[in-house]
Amino acid sequence: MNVMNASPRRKELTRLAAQLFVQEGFDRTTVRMLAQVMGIKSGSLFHHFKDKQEILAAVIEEGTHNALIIARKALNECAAEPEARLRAMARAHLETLFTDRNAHVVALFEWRRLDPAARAHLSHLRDAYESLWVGVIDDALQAGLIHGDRFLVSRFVLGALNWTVRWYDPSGPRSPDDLADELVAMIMPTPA
Amino acid sequence: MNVMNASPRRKELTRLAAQLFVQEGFDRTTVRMLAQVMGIKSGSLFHHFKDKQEILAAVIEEGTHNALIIARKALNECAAEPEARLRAMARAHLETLFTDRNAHVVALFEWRRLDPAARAHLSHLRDAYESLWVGVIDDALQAGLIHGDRFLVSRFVLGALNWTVRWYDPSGPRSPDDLADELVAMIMPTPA
DNA sequence: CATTTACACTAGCGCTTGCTTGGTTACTCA
DNA sequence: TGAGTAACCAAGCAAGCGCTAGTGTAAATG
Repeated sequence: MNVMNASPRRKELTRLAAQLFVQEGFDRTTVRMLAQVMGIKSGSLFHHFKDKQEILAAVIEEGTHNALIIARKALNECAAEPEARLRAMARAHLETLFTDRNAHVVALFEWRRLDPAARAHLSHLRDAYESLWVGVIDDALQAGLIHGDRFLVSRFVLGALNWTVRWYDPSGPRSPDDLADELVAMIMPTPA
Repeated sequence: MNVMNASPRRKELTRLAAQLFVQEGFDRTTVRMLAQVMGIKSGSLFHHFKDKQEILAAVIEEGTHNALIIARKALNECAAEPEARLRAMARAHLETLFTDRNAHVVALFEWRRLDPAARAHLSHLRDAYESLWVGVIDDALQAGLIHGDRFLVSRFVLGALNWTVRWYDPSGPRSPDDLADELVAMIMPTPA
């Protein structure tokens, strides 16, 4: 939480901004639209955020920060076996992806709109998260649970999971946990 | 090829537009920037395209059209076994993804910028392509080659493949075909 | 030779954009 | 009670936006 002034008011405004960024895309979202959903006038927006860029950075920081917390908690609470850890990580990923959906969609698809300074700062957060994944994948490979190149496997798995935001509806009959389990089953040689 | 006047000149302009759309994003790409990389003035652009929207539609149509051709050819030429067909489809997907990379990145990440009319037209093309995938996945499931829900498996596989545009560098040591084989191996229970 | 067609140009209209300015209101706390 | 501060507003600027209008020109066509 470097760039971030995490007052409750600002957090709420950030949440509203995330929703609008998802709906319209960052570039098409005007400061006037943002102000309107926030219930203020466009000029007042710049009391809370230095500029439009800073709103984007706040949205992404919030989402990634939460993802890290959830993933660490999941890994701490689950069993030590590689399979349990892999399953826990996949479940945690989908959990954060769909509880902070707006923030994560923005992080995934509007990342390139960040200016270099914000990108450098947020890269660290993202790298910390991805290194959790790499550790879990490495353990699963070493235990013979899955096979393949460690780099490729983690990219494929993360790709499959991240892509779910494009098609999956969590209010449907299938829970995020089901989804995670199905993916783990798919990449594990005939478990049961 | 409904909306499209496929003169060579227009094709070349479409290719240049795709590159710029990837570099800057559709919304941040101005007609003046487009005109500049095309070597003309912004007014002249509207002799070739009705408006900016039509350029986006042309880019996506071109890419999806090529994807269909490549995939159909690959399926016609490969062996009849489900495993060969699965591998061929994955390879074809990555082949088109990285030979028409710009067009596909635009199709994947700027789809929502299409107006409803263009979206309806292009949806048919995309559905035709995806139905090829569904057929191949169904065969692989029926042959016991892979396991899981047909809908989920195809979504996961397509997600993993599409996400490669975010990290994979085809000029590196690993060929797209290698990549496709690794993914197929990952989802198949210990083949060799 | 006259006409059409394809392609490019200049100039600029009407509008929206992110952001600034200068000032007001409401609340907190010594 | 009065100083300080957080939150807001109305008004508007300078720049940039997509797109249009009207014109020039060289090659193809009758």
